[in-house]
Amino acid sequence: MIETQESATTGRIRLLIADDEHLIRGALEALLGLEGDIDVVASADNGVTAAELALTTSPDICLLDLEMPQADGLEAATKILATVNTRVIIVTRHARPGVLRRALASKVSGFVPKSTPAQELAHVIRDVAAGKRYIDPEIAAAALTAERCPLTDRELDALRVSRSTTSVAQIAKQLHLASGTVRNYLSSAMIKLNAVSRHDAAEKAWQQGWI
Amino acid sequence: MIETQESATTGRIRLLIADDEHLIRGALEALLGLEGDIDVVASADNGVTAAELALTTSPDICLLDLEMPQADGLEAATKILATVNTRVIIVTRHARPGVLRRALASKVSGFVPKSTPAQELAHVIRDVAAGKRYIDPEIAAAALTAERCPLTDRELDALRVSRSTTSVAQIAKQLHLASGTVRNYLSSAMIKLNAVSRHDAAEKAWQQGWI
DNA sequence: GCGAATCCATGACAAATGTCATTGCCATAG
DNA sequence: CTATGGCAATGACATTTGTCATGGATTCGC
Repeated sequence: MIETQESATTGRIRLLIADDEHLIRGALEALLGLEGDIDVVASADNGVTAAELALTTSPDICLLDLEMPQADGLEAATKILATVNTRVIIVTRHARPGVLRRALASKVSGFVPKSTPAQELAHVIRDVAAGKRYIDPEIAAAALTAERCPLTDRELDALRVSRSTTSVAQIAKQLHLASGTVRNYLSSAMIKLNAVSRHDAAEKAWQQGWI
Repeated sequence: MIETQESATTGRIRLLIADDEHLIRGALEALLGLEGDIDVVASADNGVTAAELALTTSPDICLLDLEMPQADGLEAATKILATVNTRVIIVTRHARPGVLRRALASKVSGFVPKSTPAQELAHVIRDVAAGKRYIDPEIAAAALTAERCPLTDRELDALRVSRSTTSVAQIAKQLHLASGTVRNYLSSAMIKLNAVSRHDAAEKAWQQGWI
């Protein structure tokens, strides 16, 4: 059996924490620092510095908030896992099913919502450090029941652009399409998601993590 | 000089914490519990139970998250301050200027964003317990520079309803107005807020705390 | 009491948005 | 091979939305 990372050295778990809210980050540091077997070795308030710190400190576990400026938790996780031998746990406020899928695709080891009792988080950290994976049951269930994306590629394109653009004409220009075409894609997307407007459709698709 | 509430009894600060995210609440409890002079005597995950617990435990300070289900931090604060002799600190993720105004109107003693360093929060709690007030400088500045609401009563009505309604026709029905009239209000609101759509206008007004 | 200003309310008009029927293309199952 | 179904793409059409000019009510200063 392969030795777990931390037992090979000190038996203690070296932890990196990334969260953009100082209050929460500080509180987590203090709380987890209390646990006898966990050392908080680095802390960052955005995805980019999290990746940098992971490189210099080589923690056993990286605890990443999903919602962060510069680079979100998923981007940071991808970068970190490509460069450092560590494991990643994603913490999030709004758990969208599609995000869980993408997280698992990028080899994240844990996925917990912020509604997790604080105490349980330490358990999760230990489990993951021991080589296990942990996915919050609620989110897992939601991701499994959620039907797969019914939207076509172009519909997704149109929705994606519509999130940052006001008028159909501009979307059409960006996609190099006739405005009627774009309206059609958005319309069919709205029907499939039974949304009431294109903004609503984009919102719903985003909630599902499809765009 | 009037004695502060806590020095009259034990010299220790009795604290109530309310936040809907267990992870954060737990972490805060642990962190603040470490401070020698603070006792966490109650904790709630929504505004309603926060108000109930405040009544039964009579804490010196109530630390309330603004974003909570059932009743938000402001509603809870109003209720608590009407029934219990205590002081309230509001903690929030998104600090909208208008909310600060309403908070101060309802006699809240402290107002801090979640970006506050964890350590500083303990200071704030002590200051407030000692009878002072504390308003985060950033938010205060934003609230002071922000111009007063340029919208008329009916415009605000229309915007408020438009947040939960899809079509102008329905808004008009709820307000007992002709649909043209409603469109007019929304239109002028959009101009004043230079918004690009009625949803955008409603969003901006909400950001400012005007609705 | 009389403008001036502001708000409330409305309908006519123009522009945007969403719906629909249609066409061509491509894959693939029979 | 061909035909059936899904997707990309388009323009015509109806509906919805936002803009504008207008009129009446109310409040304020003078």
